[in-house]
Amino acid sequence: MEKIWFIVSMIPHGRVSSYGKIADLAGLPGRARYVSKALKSAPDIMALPWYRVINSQGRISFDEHSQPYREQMEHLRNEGVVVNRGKIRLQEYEWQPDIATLVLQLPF
DNA sequence: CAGGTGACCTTAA
DNA sequence: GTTAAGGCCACCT
Repeated sequence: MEKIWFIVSMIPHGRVSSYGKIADLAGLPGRARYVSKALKSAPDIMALPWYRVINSQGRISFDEHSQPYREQMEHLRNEGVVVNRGKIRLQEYEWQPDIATLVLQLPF
């Protein structure tokens, strides 16, 4: 799970990524659910920009009437990310990682 | 062993 | 633009 946490920590301020993309980057294609699990069990969630991870449809994956949902939306808006009707335009905010640079920073 | 459950994804309507 | 179904996998009953 360290790998997941590390990659999530690399998402820049004001950008977002998806569970599936993070899984791919971690070399675990098809394991989006594992990413959500990794976030849920992060030892120090406050140290991670967990709120920059959304689903592939550009939506926050918590129930829209829940507290976590409002919290995530607030964090994103604080970073300048526009959330319209619970949706985020991936075309504008999706993180485009430079794979080469990312690999060089991997602590494993 | 047989279901059920998720902070999910892709595809096909 | 939507939604629904099937796929997915680690865990828990």
